[in-house]
Amino acid sequence: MNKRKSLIRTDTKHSIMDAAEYMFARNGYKGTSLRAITGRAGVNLAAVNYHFGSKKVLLEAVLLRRIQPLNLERRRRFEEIRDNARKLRKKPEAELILKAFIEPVFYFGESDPGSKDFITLIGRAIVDPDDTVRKVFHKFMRSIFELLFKMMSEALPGLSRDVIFWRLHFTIGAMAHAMRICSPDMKELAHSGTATDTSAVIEHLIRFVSKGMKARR
Amino acid sequence: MNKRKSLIRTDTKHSIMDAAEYMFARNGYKGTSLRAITGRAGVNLAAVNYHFGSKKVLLEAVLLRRIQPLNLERRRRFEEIRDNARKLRKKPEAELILKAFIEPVFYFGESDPGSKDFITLIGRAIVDPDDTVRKVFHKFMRSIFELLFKMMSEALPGLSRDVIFWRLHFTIGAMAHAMRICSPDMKELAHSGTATDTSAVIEHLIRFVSKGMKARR
DNA sequence: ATACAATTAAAACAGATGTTTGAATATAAG
DNA sequence: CTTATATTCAAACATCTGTTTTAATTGTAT
Repeated sequence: MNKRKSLIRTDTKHSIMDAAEYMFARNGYKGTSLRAITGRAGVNLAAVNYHFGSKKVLLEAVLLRRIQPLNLERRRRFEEIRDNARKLRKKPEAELILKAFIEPVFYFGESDPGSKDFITLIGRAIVDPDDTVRKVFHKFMRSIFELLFKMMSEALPGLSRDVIFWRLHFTIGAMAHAMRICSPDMKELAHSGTATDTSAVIEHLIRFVSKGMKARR
Repeated sequence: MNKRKSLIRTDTKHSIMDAAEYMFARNGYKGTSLRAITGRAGVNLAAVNYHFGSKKVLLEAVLLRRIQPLNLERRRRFEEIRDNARKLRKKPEAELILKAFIEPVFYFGESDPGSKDFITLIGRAIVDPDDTVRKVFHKFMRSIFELLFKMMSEALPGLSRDVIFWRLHFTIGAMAHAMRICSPDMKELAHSGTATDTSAVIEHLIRFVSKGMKARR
């Protein structure tokens, strides 16, 4: 049967991607060897180059698998906000836009257990010192950032382009940092007794950035 | 003479540290080889292990050289704020505390030309996927963060420990991200025509985080 | 069953990595 | 100058890296 064949094929591919996501998130791109990935996945070393072609393409696949549905959800929520605003003949609300941008990242990480690593991975990809990682990531993120920028300009027409640009980047920085702290092996950072419950963090974060975003001047 | 000897010794040591700082900032810890460092420094490969013992110790030295005076300056400003507040029998102001924490990083980078790299380096060390980097960095930062936490708790007694903790981390995340964008080879990120002037960024940043910090609840 | 393609497996590849070694050189003191 | 110490240097070390190769195995149709 055709089903059987393709199932087996995608099984190894998926194992590799899962293992890679896990390892990349914890040790970074440079810090993860193909042997560590294939070892964890329980497949042969050569399988990576057979199925993906190279380590770099594997990384792209790992990132894209999560970022694509993530940004789709963000777009959906952006349009929802725009539609509602038009109906009410109002400007879209900054806080809603930020929620639409931030919440999906964390909730995607909660739904699929495997994608807990992906929160860390994304949080790090944003700033990875390795050119490969950063360029791949920015390639996937540029368009959604520009949409975010546009929406926010509509929501806060009193602010200059520069101010919006920088505040959005502060937002992303704060978000990425929160994502990393929320990662499994970073709880070390938290003070003893500090709540690291995800949904609470999201609320704190959104409150924080929307206040900063809406500051006068 | 003793002077001559120690001058020569520290000369190679300094060259190595400068080169290492430059390379670590651009390519990360894992992404930088000792050969790249010694090549740039114009010294022999073995010099690193002779003078520092290992790549890891070199990293610690590079970080410590900048972080020590940086945190000294932060402490000085913290105490200044405390003294002034006591004189006026008022609580210390959150915005001043944030300025005391944030400004020195950027200004240190502007004074010494070589330490422009260090802004990037610090910005990345905060989140480097490599355990070595992150643990070394946190070791040096823990005490100053706790002081920051204490000061902020005095400034904003209405907020819970959790809220202050998280908001300070959002602040650090935003700051680190800003530091990375300000780095030489990351301007790619900025929209065309966006001002990347350092002092302007600092002002935007402080405005942003102090608004977020002081949000009710 | 046979032939064909897709996948897996083990081994080897060339190159880069941090570190060590032992000889050569420079510097200081006696 | 001579000796002792500190530093530099080139070379080699063992190990790890991503990738390629070649053979064996598997699955799927004819």
